[in-house]
Amino acid sequence: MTTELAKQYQPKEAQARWFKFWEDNGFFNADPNPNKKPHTIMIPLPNVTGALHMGHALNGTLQDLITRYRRMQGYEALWMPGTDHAGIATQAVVERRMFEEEGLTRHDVGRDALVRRIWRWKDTYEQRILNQLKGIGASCDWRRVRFTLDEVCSKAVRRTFFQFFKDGLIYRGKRLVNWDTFLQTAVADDEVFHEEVDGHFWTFRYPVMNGDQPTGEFIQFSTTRPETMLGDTAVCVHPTDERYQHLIGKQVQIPLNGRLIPIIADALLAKKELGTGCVKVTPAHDPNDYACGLRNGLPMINILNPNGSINDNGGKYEGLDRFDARKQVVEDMTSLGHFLKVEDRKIELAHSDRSKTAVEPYLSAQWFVKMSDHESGRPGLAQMAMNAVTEKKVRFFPSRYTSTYMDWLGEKRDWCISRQLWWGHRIPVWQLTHGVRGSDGNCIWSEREVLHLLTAWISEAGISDEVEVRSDTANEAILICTLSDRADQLLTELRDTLYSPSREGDEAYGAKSGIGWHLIQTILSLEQDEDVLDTWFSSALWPHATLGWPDREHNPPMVGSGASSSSQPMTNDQGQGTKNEVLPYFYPGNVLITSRDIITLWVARMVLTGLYNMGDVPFQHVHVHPKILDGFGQTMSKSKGNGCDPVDLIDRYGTDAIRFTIASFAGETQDVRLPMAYECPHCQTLVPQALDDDGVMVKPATLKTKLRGPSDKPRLTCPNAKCKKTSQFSTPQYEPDTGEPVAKMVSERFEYGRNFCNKFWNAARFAIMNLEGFTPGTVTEADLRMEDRWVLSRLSKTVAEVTALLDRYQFDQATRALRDFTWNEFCDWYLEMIKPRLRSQAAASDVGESLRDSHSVSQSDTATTKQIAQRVLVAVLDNLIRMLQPFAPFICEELWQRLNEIAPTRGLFEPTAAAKSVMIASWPSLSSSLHDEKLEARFSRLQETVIAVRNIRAVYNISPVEPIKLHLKCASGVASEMTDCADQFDNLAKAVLAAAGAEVERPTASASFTLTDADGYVPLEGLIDVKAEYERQLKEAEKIRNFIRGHEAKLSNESFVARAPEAVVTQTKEALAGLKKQLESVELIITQLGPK
RNA sequence: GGACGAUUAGCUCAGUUGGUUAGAGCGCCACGUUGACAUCGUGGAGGUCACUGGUUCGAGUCCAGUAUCGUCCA
Repeated sequence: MTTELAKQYQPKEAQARWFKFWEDNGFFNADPNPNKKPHTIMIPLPNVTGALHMGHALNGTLQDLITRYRRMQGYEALWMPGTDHAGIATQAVVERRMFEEEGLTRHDVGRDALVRRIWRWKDTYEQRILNQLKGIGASCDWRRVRFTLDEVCSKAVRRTFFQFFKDGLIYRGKRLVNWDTFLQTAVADDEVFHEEVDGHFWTFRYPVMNGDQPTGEFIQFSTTRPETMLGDTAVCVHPTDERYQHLIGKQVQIPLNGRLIPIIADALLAKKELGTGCVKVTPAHDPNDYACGLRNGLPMINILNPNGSINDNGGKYEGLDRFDARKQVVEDMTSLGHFLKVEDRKIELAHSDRSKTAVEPYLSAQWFVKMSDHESGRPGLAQMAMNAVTEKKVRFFPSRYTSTYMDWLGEKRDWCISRQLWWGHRIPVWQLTHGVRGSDGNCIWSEREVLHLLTAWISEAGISDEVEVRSDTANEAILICTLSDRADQLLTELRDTLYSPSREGDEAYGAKSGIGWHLIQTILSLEQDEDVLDTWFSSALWPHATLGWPDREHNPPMVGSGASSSSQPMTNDQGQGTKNEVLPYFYPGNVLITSRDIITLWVARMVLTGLYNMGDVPFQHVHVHPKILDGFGQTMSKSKGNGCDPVDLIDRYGTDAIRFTIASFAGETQDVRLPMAYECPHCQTLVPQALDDDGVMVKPATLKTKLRGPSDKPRLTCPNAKCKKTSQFSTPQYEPDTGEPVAKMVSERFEYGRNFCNKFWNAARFAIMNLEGFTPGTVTEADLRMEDRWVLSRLSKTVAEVTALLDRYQFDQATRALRDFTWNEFCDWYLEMIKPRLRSQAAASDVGESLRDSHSVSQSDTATTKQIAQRVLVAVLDNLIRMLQPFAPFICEELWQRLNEIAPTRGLFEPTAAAKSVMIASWPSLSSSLHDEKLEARFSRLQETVIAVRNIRAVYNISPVEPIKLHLKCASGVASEMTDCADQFDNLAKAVLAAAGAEVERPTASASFTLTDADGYVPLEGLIDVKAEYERQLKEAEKIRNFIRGHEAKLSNESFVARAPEAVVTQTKEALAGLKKQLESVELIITQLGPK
């Protein structure tokens, strides 16, 4: 006998116990196994920047769900865990913290020290993230955990870059970036936010020139950034603007520096109706101007230093900060007589999310990967990735996301892969740039000479396979791409052995070494590029890099938890053997589960590199799940104060509840709203969220004051009259004081999952409590009662439905099907119906008390019917636990183990020993022969009858314990079926079926109900309120008449009868006939009740 | 500016290829606690399916337009 289960499911204990059990038993591990088919899911790697949020919880839950489902289906299921170094985001967080706490910038500490600090941050957050994932029950192969900057991933990055370089897919070009002058780095578009600031709108004029002579005409223009005049290379008008036709092609002079620039016509940049219709063009400092500059072949003059001060292109303004330069320029233009007017204006300005300072558009050298097709017409990287989708090698679920992917790739825009950061994969390219310049400013080295020298040296060093040399004529440079640290090391040595300060200018040395001094100087300029690669470059390789690519000789090393103790029976150990078995077994993966905002940045790039490196797509399916918004329809984010830590939710509701609820969100829609609330730390009362005055930030609804800066720490007051205590609450505005209780952010919606788990727990608890004396044994068709056959029919349909839904990633519908079956069928009807049978042995001495005499059975038979009930109950419960396991693994394991204690061998038709863990049990699969439509229809009639009787009880306020009688007027066939389950009327509605048949008459003083094929009467002598019953029946009749009218209108419509499908017409006719019959019954009752 | 999506009960959401009376959970109302579960049970109330047109015998569902909101891309 098992120990009795608690009345309520206690998630915390189960979570701790069973996760360890699974991990200790190696159930999470996946290794190449020739006897099983592989199933691979690669985690969309979370950033080590910060902790996981709701979106991750949703994403992780779905991946785990599918992994657990496939594992049960017999796949060798790998869910690969890991994290992303997230270049700028992580570096910025560490830099900011360093500045706030120590007043140090990265330039103070230097590259190596900063990178060391970021590694420490990474170690902390990686651990926290992995623990959060484990907290939601993630069944990843934790031994295989990878990090995009670890050795394995780094090798893949270098190999890919090297190959791209060799294939001529990598080039260097200029590009306008968002420049953060504070952090002195480019920031990506998604790291920029726009904010309105107070600014000015100046209007100036440039004199039109004929050669160096002013014509006396002027062109007026307006600007919010006067200092950019220093970088103007044209002024632009609309080609059809009549005011300026005669000026197009002429020149104006910038009075500040005397430069002559052309007046050009460009329909895309100039708008006739705006202001003067003329705009100045600063291609190096404005995105629109940049595009215009490209279209019109304008020079691009960069006027800024990386720190935001004016550079030597600014002439006399050099060295001034850009804002000081702005003042000076306005002053000078005024004194030169070219200032016209100024007005105050709100200006939408881009700010860096990292430093919160205004970003400057800034032209800088960047590295790109070519996406376009080859000149021969052979598909390029983008086209290859598009073909994979058109050829259906990759499919999106829901399919509408296909167009997001195709549209973006279709532009075939080259991929800018360089970032001006220190945290990341350093670009493995060395350059020879600063050769000796002659008086004409040109390099005096000969490209041929240098190439010759390098090639000879590389071949001598034996690293020809690891180094690729190419000249970059556009940038007057020679590029050397390296594949390995060894090659980097040797290049450094080459440079350093050539150079010695004592030999500076030593022509003799040059002569002796056979190399001209100018050449030596060139070699001395050899330097590795300072930049690092875009984070997405390494994430793009994730699906094959994590499996060890490009190493085909060894399995990827396992460094995560459990790696040392686990055995790998099927594969060679890391670092030994001669074959990487992991890569070909698990690649390509099956499905990628992700959110829609990275379809372009990440999904497309994984496909592209997968095809390039592996010759195959990285996954066959891409499931795009919804995005979780707050209760106001806003994206959740730390800065708005509406994000929450899944761990807080797990603490309150339990992991299974969170998972089940989250899965119930995940359908085919784009967004789900999740209203959040603050939980009073003293009494657990929930305080809903409200929007703050700005309509963006959220705060407790009970807090009247507006949120202010970090110095202000408002407290919320608990609205619960018995509590009334105050507390600080989760907010991005301030760090809570130490020891201060904090109102955490939670959401009531998770009660859905918690309540479901509790219901399921109690159903299982009830079953286990009633399994005393359970013996496994075969059950035959003949042994089964109506309710047994019904529950098996429903169960088998539910299994088929849930299986089909999971195959299509329709998690929401799957949870609904499971909940409906568990709660509304298994609990509400089946368990209720078998209670008499389960109790029957205990009541053997007084058989007949709970069952009506006509249906009582002998004592020996009773033991058998109880056993049958137990076996069916165990079988249904067993299937249900298995089916729910992927959704709610902890409660299922707990129940599975309890069930194993009392019924270790079970199964309806072929009892077998239960698996050691439900996690590795087989996914339910039931014969479709268990489906029984007729029986289900018969059962529905029973349900309707019971509900009608209960309704009468409720209407007349009759206590549930008071027995009542039931008379059913119906055809004889129906009557006999009703009689067969008469004991259930007693059991479920405390109603004794007193009469059933065609001849039954309505007893006087009874309440009545009508069904489609039966009328029911409940005699209520002394209880019935005739007038109320009369009113009730009138209402019922009116309802039926309405339906009849609707049907009749349809059938009297000739077009309907003529054009609608026959089945629909027949159906309508039958329904009408049924309704009419029902109305007749009701009208008869009304006549009997009505005033005589 | 382009693309995708949303608008159904007080709230959060389902609603298959158009076809009987539009559903669920929470909340609300009434009743109920020795018998698995009050994180529960039984019964009930609650909807002009955003709006305007159109297609159709028939529209929550298809088409066009309008409004509001959201996301991605430029």
